[in-house]
Amino acid sequence: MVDVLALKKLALLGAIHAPVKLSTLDFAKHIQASPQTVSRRFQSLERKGLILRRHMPGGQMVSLTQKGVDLLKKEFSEYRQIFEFKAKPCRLKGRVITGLGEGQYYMSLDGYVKQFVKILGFRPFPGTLNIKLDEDGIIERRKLNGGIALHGFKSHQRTYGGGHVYPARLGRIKGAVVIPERTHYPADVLEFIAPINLREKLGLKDGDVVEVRI
Amino acid sequence: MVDVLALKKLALLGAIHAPVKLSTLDFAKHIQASPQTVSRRFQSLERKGLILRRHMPGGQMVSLTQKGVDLLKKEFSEYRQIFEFKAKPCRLKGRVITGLGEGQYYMSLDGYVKQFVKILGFRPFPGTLNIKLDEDGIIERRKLNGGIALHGFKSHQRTYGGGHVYPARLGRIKGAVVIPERTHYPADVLEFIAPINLREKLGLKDGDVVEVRI
DNA sequence: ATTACTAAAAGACGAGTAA
DNA sequence: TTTACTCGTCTTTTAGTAA
Repeated sequence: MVDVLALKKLALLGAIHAPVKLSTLDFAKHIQASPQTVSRRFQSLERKGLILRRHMPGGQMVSLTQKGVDLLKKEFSEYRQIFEFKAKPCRLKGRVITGLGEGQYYMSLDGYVKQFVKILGFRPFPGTLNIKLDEDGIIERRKLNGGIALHGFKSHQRTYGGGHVYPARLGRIKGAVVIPERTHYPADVLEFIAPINLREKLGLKDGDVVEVRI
Repeated sequence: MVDVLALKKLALLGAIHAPVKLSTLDFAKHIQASPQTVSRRFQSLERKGLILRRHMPGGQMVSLTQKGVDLLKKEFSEYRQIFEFKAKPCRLKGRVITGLGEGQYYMSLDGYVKQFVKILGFRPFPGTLNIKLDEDGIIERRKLNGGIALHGFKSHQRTYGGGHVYPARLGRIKGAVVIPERTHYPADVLEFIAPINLREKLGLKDGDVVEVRI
């Protein structure tokens, strides 16, 4: 939990570019802790594959692994999202359609559900609301960026693809748009997820016009 | 310690722009903790003046204070330092001179020393090595940026100014350049600090040519 | 529903110490 | 000098519960 703060400090000391020579006491002063804590923290970071260490007389050479760099990049991108995100409330309009029922299947997979809970803070209803976008919506959809990564995974000899999640609202319902990264996915359909059954709760049926705000 | 991570999450949820309605359970899912922990963390953030809260039926409105935003900005700038820092090893040459002895005085003030320890990871020797820069050095000095902020403070009815610190090396000695932000400070003198007495350790005397690498 | 208290469990910390 | 172990203490967490 607090490892990321130590990792950031290591990066600031240059361990992101090249191995840096540090003793536990050196680094202890930087993070204002005891050498014992540093020893433990180095072990923890190493166990998690975030740093590499090589012991030397008088200290150790410490460098970040790719995984460590990636973790910091993720943090960095979150801060960019906070400070560089221009308030451009994107609105996508379209009509409710019936999908192939895939959504229901995917939304029941634990590999996805866990990520949704982490990203969105709610457990999505097992099913997606499919929205056929109007012309403007198709254009807007393509412009979407800054979404939160949804990672693919393997299970039972099958591979499940990743994508991006955009917290959004449909009316006053908080939910999210899911954009799979499958290359040949139709660009005119939007999949919206929410903690509840939207069709039931909002009394939606095919052909109804809805607006999603991202 | 871990409050900053919760604060970041709150900012991502929009609390940096406007109050966001959250229950402890909602936020617990976001940070993967229990509602009890959220309750405590909200209290902690509030006590530290990082957030404002207003209780509502079904949750509470949470927003960041200016202090909270500032803390995140500081984090953000550290990440920028990691990822956007161009490797441009700056070299400044000059001759050792004797200062007015101010350095020794300032370097003995606890208000500065604590910051140096935190920033640099060592307790500086109480005294600065003053270096009169050559022409190129003066130009290079002006270009310096991305230093780590050294905050001013008040003590005994006096105000002590802030500045910037640039980790640097003199030969193989790790130390730092300190640039006070006093407006009329001579632009041709560099103050170098280190954990040791440089004059003694390196046998330096006035007029000796040295090179500082930032 | 909430929030937040208490109490018990879990985890992190630094002092002491061995290698 | 190092690193990293054990161990006692302090801190943080969650479960249970009251308001």
